[in-house]
Amino acid sequence: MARRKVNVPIDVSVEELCCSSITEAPLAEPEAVELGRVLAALSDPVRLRLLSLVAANGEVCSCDLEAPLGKSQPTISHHTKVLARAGLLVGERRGRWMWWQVEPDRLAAIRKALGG
Amino acid sequence: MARRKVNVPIDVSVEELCCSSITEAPLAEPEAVELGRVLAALSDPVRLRLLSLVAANGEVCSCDLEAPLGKSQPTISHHTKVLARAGLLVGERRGRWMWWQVEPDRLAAIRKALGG
DNA sequence: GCATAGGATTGATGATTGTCAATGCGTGGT
DNA sequence: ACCACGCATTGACAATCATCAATCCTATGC
Repeated sequence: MARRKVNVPIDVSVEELCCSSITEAPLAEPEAVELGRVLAALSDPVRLRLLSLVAANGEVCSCDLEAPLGKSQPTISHHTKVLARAGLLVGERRGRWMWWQVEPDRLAAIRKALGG
Repeated sequence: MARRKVNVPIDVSVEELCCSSITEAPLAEPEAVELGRVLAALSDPVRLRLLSLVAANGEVCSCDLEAPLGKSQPTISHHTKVLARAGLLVGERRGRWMWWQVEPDRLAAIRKALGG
């Protein structure tokens, strides 16, 4: 059975997110842009529900997301791509199916950037 | 000296944000919409820098935001309104000036909703 | 090789958004 | 009463985005 890791280019570097906190010091422009991109990925209701579905199940196939989210296949593909580019999801292709997992470190980095 | 509390209608109820975590159980549609709205308010670089400016200084006048953010007065007014409607900023009018403070509880609620 | 199935990509469309010029609205000082 | 100042609102415009139909790509099974 073919099992291939899919490397999605991540838009936001982890380093930018991990060390600064909004509440401590005034945010510089580049960091604000990068944090804004990740938060934009999280600001859509469909993507939030998608992410929580994957988190709750540990691992979910793309084909099992259309029904609970009530969206078409291209739309699901679009949203998983956005979340992956934001570093929030990691995808792995197994045969014909695409399996998704959450990247817990990324969520933790966001919480930290938000003053956690 | 006139000192008037300005009540900005908040779009997102605190109750919706405080108790559920994305990583625990699948997010329901209404909660996803409300959390999405708050995160959308945070997803703009100018608003992130504005919020961190207010947080760092404790209290900031609208007139002192245009220069460091490099935006026009109507744009600053627009962004403070968005942040206030999301419950992240609280404004107080003193004479001709508008003073802003952060609502730390709201940021904490977001972090909790994000799995904190 | 050929057919099939799942996912990605493209193109198009309607909706939302960030920005600023112009204007309106209160407040404070003269 | 008047003017000046700070902020809010309106209108307009360009850019971005969510969505889906149609199509392409790739892996599996026969």
